[in-house]
Amino acid sequence: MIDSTTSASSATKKAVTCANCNLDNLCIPKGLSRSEVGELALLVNRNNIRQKGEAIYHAGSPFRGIIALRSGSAKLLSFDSNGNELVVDFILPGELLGFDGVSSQIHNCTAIALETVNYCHLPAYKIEILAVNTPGLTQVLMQRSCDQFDAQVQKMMLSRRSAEERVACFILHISDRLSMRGYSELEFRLSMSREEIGNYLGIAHETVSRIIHLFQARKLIEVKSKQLKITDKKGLINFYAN
Amino acid sequence: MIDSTTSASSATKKAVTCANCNLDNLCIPKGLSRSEVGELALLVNRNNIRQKGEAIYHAGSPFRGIIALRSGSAKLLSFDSNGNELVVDFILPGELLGFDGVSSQIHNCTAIALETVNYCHLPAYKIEILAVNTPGLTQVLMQRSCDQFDAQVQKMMLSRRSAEERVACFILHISDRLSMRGYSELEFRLSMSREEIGNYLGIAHETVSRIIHLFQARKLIEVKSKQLKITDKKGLINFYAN
DNA sequence: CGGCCAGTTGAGGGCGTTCAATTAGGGTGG
DNA sequence: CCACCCTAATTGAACGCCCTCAACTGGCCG
Repeated sequence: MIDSTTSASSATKKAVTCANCNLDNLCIPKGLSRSEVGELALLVNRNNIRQKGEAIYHAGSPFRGIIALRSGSAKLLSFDSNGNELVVDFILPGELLGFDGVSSQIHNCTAIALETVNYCHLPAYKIEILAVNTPGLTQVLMQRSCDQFDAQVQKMMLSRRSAEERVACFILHISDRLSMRGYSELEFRLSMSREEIGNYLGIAHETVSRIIHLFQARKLIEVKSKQLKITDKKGLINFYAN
Repeated sequence: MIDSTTSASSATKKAVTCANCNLDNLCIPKGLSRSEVGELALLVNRNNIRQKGEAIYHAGSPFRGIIALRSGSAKLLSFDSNGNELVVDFILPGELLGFDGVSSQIHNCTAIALETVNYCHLPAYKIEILAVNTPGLTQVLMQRSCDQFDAQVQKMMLSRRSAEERVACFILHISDRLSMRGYSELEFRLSMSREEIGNYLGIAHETVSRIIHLFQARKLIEVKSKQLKITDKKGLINFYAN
């Protein structure tokens, strides 16, 4: 019904579709009825792959639709008038991207894979088709786009805090987002470089290094290259919440 | 057809409705067909008034719908865990607000009038009704909410720049937004305090004062209390674009 | 006229940047 | 499998921007 297999059962193993995707509580389908999800599944392009460093879309290219990361992570970049990169956001598995192209129908950000990614793609023209038959979708998309707004407010909060507080908050934020989709909340891999973290947080990459070192000295975390382990979550929280 | 007057003409003077509102190129109706605007007009609550300092909505209150400022300006506030105010945005006449409540259906920001404001209100439950009959509305709202995303990216850019660049950019940005809706782009009133500007830009209010003074000394602007006149726009632009 | 708050102006100190040097890590070819 | 290279990450030292604290001025309103 939906995939290369002939079975129409939603329990089919090999055919990954919206109905049996393990991201269904995080992705667009959350909040949709079963029949609406079915309709959505018909229109989604699945199994798009990009290798590390490759672009998912470029700033200046036409908006083609909303994208859901199934695995791997990515960074969202903008560029200032001098061509300097600004890391706008990191996108983790199960999260959506593409909203930077909705308003003007031209992307003003570039999305780059930080590691091999597999993503689903809901084409723009199909969104309109869907909107007619599935009123729920409109609201879900609206919610997701406004999620971004909430996230940006949080980000503004950070810009008012010290470098140490920013890094603590960054680590905890990544932890929360990963645990929400079933990964370990205390031990994970930071797929982005110190440079990219610093760019994102608005501090120099040397400062990121120094602070990570400091956190280790205080027994809050353990770091080995990109692998990170939170050993004192409360300590980290107290660090920026006081 | 739409208001208390009997005339159906869009040239009617006293009855302000979406069809003859001077904001129609900026507000929600932009991009909608004539009949869609008519339908919208039926559902909008007009002529809501708030005095300076009064709240349009509070953080924590349920989302009631999207609001369009017809006149006056407002500030959008968030609060950190210590209760400190963070100025998230300023809203000028013709601009929309309320998106901070869409995602969770609870506002996470507070909107306060900076001077007497008159606004229109599109109730949330009517948005759903409209979405069925006027597919264009969905897209327009989606666009507007994603506009906010674009704006936040611009804001992040600013946080990477010096205090002087931030103030220059702030002045030019307000100028642009005002000129877009027919006000003078070179001479206008800053309805917000130095404190609020500083809070918004992430710098101390003393720094705002100093920089405004500096810009005057360099003949870029003329300031008298809250009244501001741009005397060398190119100079201001060069100031942050180089 | 007095009080109050917004705005201005000055001085000093701190946090994070910048510049520079060194070490570690990851990928490639011999 | 190791030598090599190149980039990422770390660490150190000094400067500078902006914050903080403090005093003063100006405008508005009772």
